[in-house]
Amino acid sequence: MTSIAPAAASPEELLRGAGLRVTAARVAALRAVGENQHATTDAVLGSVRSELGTVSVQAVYDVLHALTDAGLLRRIEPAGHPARYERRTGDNHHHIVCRSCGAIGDVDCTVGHAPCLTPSDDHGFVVETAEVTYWGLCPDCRGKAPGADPATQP
Amino acid sequence: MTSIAPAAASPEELLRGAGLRVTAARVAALRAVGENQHATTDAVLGSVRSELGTVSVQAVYDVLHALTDAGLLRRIEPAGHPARYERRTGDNHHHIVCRSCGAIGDVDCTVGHAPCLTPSDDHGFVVETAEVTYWGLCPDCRGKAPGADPATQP
DNA sequence: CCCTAAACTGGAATCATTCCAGTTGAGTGG
DNA sequence: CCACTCAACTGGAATGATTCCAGTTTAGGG
Repeated sequence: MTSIAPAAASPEELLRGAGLRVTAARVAALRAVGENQHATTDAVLGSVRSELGTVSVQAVYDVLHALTDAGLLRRIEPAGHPARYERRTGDNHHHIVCRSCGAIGDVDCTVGHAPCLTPSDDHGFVVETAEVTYWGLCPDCRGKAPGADPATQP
Repeated sequence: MTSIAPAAASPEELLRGAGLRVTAARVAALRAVGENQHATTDAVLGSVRSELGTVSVQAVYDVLHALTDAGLLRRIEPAGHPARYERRTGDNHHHIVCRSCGAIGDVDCTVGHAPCLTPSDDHGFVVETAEVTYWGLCPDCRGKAPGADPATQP
């Protein structure tokens, strides 16, 4: 019925739909994250520059903030790693992060919906969101990781 | 029966028990975190300095790392806020963080033990731990926070 | 009491991110 | 179709948390 945001809307449509100005930097950044989910700011910067030529660092930070605020991107900030961005927004999914290289995978909560998302004691806080982060080693880092059990390897 | 780590062991005992050298900086840092749970590095630095006089920034970072590695402290790193440390280790409890001031409260998982701590899809990762972070506003920040619903207030 | 590795000092460096002041350009209204 | 205005972008400096480094001190075993 409604068609506010078609499944595969173009970057331009997404931006207009969110009430944002359409600029080359924003279109490029949106596409960059679409092609490389969980991209770092640096990766987006590289991608945007390879498409547009000279783009300032600040512009990319501004763009990513604007897109995040508008709900077109979601920012992920794993402890000890630079921020990353993804296009999957709205649904409450979680992330699995590699301790070694910072690689990220999406994880849907097993238990249907928000199992432990209501704290037992909220200390008077107004709880807005809950996020679950799984920490481990990605397939690439498993073999070469220091401290890994040698017996585990072939 | 066993008494490897008595409930209220002194800082010195804790350090020896963990196989660490007993130094003034470590004792002071351990006490500082004990008296001020969820203390920031900066808070620990201030506390240690007020007790010992001149102590280098590096020393406090070293001490906190050593104590964390030894399992005497647990480090908490909320996105966008400096790291904090607590004495409660071993048990898998979670945290509620104030978006505004970074204040932290402890939260035991409601659902007994580790409900959503097994990801539905691990992407080939070896999962080591899962952490849950609740985001919200602490009682202090609730009133003065920007963007708060005015109708909610008395 | 002496010796050595571990811990500490203090200053410089790094990394992600933000601040700032001036310039450019998207989109609106004439 | 053009002019105008505010949001967006530029580039360089600044910030804040943390780490690196080379030299000095000290805990604690021998």
